[in-house]
Order: sequence, then C-alpha cells, then structure tokens
Amino acid sequence: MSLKHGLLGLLNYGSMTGYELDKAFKDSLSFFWQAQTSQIYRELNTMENLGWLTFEMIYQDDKPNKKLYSLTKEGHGELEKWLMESNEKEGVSVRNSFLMKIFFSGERNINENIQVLKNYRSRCEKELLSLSTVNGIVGSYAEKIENKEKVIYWGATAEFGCCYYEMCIKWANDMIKRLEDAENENSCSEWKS
Amino acid sequence: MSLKHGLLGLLNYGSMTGYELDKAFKDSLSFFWQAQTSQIYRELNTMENLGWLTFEMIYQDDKPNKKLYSLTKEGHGELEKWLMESNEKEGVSVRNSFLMKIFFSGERNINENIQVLKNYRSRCEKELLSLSTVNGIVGSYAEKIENKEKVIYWGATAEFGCCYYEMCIKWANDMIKRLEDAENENSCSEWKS
DNA sequence: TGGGTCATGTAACCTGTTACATGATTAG
DNA sequence: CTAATCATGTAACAGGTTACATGACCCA
Repeated sequence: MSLKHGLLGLLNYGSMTGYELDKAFKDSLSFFWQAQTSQIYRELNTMENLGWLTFEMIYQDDKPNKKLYSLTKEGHGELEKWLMESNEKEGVSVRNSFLMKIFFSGERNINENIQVLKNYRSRCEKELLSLSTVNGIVGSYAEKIENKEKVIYWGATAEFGCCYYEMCIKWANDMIKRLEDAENENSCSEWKS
Repeated sequence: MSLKHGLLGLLNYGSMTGYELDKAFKDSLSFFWQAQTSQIYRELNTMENLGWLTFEMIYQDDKPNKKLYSLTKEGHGELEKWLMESNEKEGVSVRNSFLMKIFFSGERNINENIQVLKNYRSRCEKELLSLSTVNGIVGSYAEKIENKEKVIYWGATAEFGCCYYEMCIKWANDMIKRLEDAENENSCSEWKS
C-alpha cells in the first residue's frame, strides 16, 4: 500500500489539494513509485473514507473549485505505524521486465541483443541525467520546510537512484563487450573454416 | 504483461504442466519477476483462451491428473513479438517501497533509521548469497538444453542481481556511516553545551 | 502421525493502467 | 490560434495478493 502512504507522507508536510499532491508526488516520489493522476484521486477518496484524511472545499470563481486535504490523527498514526513496520521482502525484491527479456534472448541473434543493450544503456544514461535535476527540486522544497534534517533522507534516495543507474550502465557495458567478443569469435571461426 | 511472456518463454524450452511451470518460474525467473501459484494457473487459462497454448490432459491413477501445456504457433509468435518490441520505460523505472520509507524517515529518530538500514543491509546480503545458488540451478537446466548459448543470457541476469545487491549494500553502508557521524556530532554538541 | 510432495484450482479483493470527459483561463 | 495550466474525476479492464479447498501418497 505504498501509494496511500506516500500521500500521507506528503500531507504530513502540509495540507494540499489533489492537484498539488499529484505534482508533488511526481516531483519527489516518482523515481521509486509511479502513480497515475486518476489513481491519486481515487486513493484520496478511499483514504477519506478510511478516516485518514479530511478535506475543506475551496470555492473559486475564476478557477475550478478544489479540495484541500489534511491529515487526521488517524492518518498521522497510520503513517507512523507504516514507518515502524518492516517485512522481510521490502525493498529487496526486484521486478524488471527488461531482465526477463534478456533471460530469453537466446532466441534472438547476438547483433540484435547488442542493439537492445545499447538502447537500454542510453535510456539509463538519460535517467541518470534527469536525476541530477531532482536535487534542484529537492532544494526548492527544502526551503519551505522547517526541519532541514529531512534533506539528508531525500538526498539518500536520489543517491540510490544515481548508484542504481551507474550500476546498470556498467553492467550493460560489460554485457555489450562480452557479446561483441562472442560475435567476433564466431565470425573468425566461420572465416577460418 | 510479463508473467504471460515469462510462461511463454519457459514453454518454448519444452512442454510442461502448470505445476512444473510454477517451479521452473520460481527457480529461474523469480529474481526479477514474482508470481503466486494461483496466478500462474489463472494466466495459463487465459493464455489457452487466447490461443497461445494448448494442453493435453494426462490421466494418472496414483497421482492427480495433470495438464501438459505446449506453445501454439500463435504463442510462439507472441513470444517473438514481445522479444522484438521495446518501450521507453522498460527496465529503467524503479518501484521500491523501502526507498519511500527512507524518503519520509525524517519522522523517525536517527538511531531507529540506523537500525532500519542495518536490517536492510543484512537482507540484501542474504539475497546476494541465495543468488549464488542460482548458478547451480541454471547449470542443471543447461544440461537439458541443446543451445548452450542461452547460458550467457541466464548468467547475465544473475550477474545483474549480484551487482544490484552489492550496490545496495554499499549504499546502505555509506548511509549508516553518515547517520552515525551525524548522531555523534549531535551528542558531542549536546555534551558540550 | 505429521509434514512434505504432487496437482489442481476458486473467490474475493486490492492495486495499477488506459482512455475519456469537462471547461475556463492564460501565455506565446 | 494553439497549447498549457488549473482541477476534477468516471469506467472498464488488467494484473497481483491472500486465503482457502481437496486428497492421496510417501518418508521419517
């Protein structure tokens, strides 16, 4: 249930509308959790029904009306509870459909696989670049907040991201080299025979 | 739709029953994709309705009856199609609820966070160990298969796993050190004042 | 006699994805 | 004039999780 708890965490920084939450989520949490706008609105409804949130309707003339959500005591308790609990698999299991394709890549020829890996590498490089801009966003949020210690933890998650993509790029490079070598050996032996 | 395609990939190695597929899945693909037994049976049904699979009922006296599934031409085509296509986000997006907790860890005190990270580190070390046993399993499957090239790709995914957990452990170590330093500074200044 | 293997599932529920809808205002 | 921003959603579907059910055989 991480989307719900992500929203609780953001609302703990201050009351926000669904629209603002959606943006805050995408600015800060989307590196390690993705959510559609429609899903965020749905979850806010559910969470209000659970008693974790209340909202104040704000009527506007020039713009659409909006709902300003705030944490209830129950919502805050739920956030604390979630932060304290931990389960064996949390954060260690990987779900990666690209690796599944690699697993079955014996079906494709080596040159195709080299292309696939090069494409993967360049997409990782792009993500790595876009993560460096996250630091700027984190900074702009940090100004709005009293407790400056939070920035340590925000930075830690961004750093995880950088380490991750660097590792992916290194792995892809090693694989590309290995496949290129295998390809050369093949063509050599073909040429010899 | 990676579960379906994982099952297609396994059946491409040879016909199997649901029970055998479940075990093969857990032995080989579960590092990067997890699936419940019940989900596998459900997906096999769906895939049969899609015309990707056929099954032969095998009646047994001493043991429960079973269904031996095989790829159809359509199923094989679907596997090929999936292997060839690629989308921008595939393999680069991360979904990690542990990182979300870290993000909000400003709510907890430093000592609690150090414990959480140490626990995470030891769980990663356990995964890293269990991945080394995967190599053995891969070897035992490799014997049953004609095309020995496949082992390169199987090995590549296992290696990704090792690199990943090593990176996680290194990241956790760095974080633990940083928090311990912060904690010491805090108690020093408290002691001085 | 109790637990593991063999072999299949159903049902209910929760979570995530995709596509669509509305309609005003403002900036380039 | 067109695209983006503001602000909310609904509906349908796909995919994943949890709990439960059956029943025989085999090994310690």
